[in-house]
Amino acid sequence: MGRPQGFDTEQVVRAARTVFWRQGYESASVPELERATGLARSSLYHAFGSKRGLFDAAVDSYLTEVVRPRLAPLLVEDVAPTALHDYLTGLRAALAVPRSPAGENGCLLVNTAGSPLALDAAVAERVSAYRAELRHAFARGAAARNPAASAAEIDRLADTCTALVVTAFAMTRVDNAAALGALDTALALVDETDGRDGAAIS
Amino acid sequence: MGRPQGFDTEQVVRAARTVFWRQGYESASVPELERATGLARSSLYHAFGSKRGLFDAAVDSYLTEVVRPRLAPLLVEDVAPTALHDYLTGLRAALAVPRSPAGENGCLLVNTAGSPLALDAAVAERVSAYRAELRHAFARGAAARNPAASAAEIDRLADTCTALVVTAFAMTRVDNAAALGALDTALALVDETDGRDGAAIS
DNA sequence: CGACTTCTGTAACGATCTTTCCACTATATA
DNA sequence: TATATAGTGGAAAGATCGTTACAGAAGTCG
Repeated sequence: MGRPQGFDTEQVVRAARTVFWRQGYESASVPELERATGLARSSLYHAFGSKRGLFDAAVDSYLTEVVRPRLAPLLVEDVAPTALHDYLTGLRAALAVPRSPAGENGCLLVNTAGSPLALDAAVAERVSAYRAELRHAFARGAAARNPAASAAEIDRLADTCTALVVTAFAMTRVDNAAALGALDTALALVDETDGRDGAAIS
Repeated sequence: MGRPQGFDTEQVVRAARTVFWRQGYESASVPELERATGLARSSLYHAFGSKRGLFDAAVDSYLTEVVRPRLAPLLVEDVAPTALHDYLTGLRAALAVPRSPAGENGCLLVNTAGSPLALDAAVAERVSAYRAELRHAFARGAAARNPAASAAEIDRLADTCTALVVTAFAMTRVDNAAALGALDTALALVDETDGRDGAAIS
């Protein structure tokens, strides 16, 4: 019954995601979203209801296609001791690529946190949950890295790692070198031999 | 000669600053700036040339009235050993106030870093310089706190402190508790007895 | 007091924004 | 093949944006 959809939803959302990533929600205009997706307004509104609906879909896509694949090794049952180190190295490499979305624009959700859209409770909740997801993953990686460390020490390392990563995301647009520096500091913290409780692995 | 200005420029800029702080540059409308400042468009454009000119003035005001007074104790010739601790405590208290500008909106410049306006080179430079200013001040505070520490250790503490503060600013709008937690972690790092090189003071 | 300079308010301009409406087309089922 | 369903495209509505032009009010100096 009826004509089937003529476009790939995931691909359209991916294209919109890129626009929101670079421009932010408020400054991403519908004509620009039309151009990026190749769809007319009518189709976009028919499929997603509103610009906001498309943005929500873009955030979903961002989490499942960008954030979580990178976080996955930190969330498996037996986390590798080097998993956190590897995460940071991979992220650093991604941010270092000159014209990549991440290097140029940081993180869609971190950027959203500082935007007026963050005054929306639903959006705030999503960003907050994202940060918690990051922190949880880092804590698991830190625990795998230093099995002998106390819970308080794991928490502290997870907090600082989260902060260094968030700062890298927040700053890469205005100072890519500073962002890379933050990740280098995170790597140094993760790799350092703990003077009291643990021992260096790699 | 001629009629003197009928309003206090600093006060007008301060009012505009609050609007930009909460709404961001792009979402702060001229009618809203009129309402907040009590001036008509004509006067605003006459005095500041453009919305962007008013924003630049607001950033100046933000740096001199909000940022630098708080940073000042870290930049005097003989920095007190507790200066960094005091800075973090004061900032924490400011972010904890429920309806304060800082607690509600974080930092004008951090928010700007993730906005489309950050693609403007001049704006990016200002935000980058702001981050460097923070980091420099924190390094001085860290050195005063742990005089025996190596330069590398000072650098690392300054980096992590900067990241924790930036993250607190970036996240307070969506998760005030997480922001306060980041500052608590920074306080713990600053106050901890260094296992190798230094000794606790406070 | 008069002339000059500057500030202020109203109005409007042109552009752009998100959203909606309606006719058209294309596909799948009966 | 006929009919129903749903995707698509063009146009326009309604609102708001930043900016500018112009006329009048207000204060200072000669």
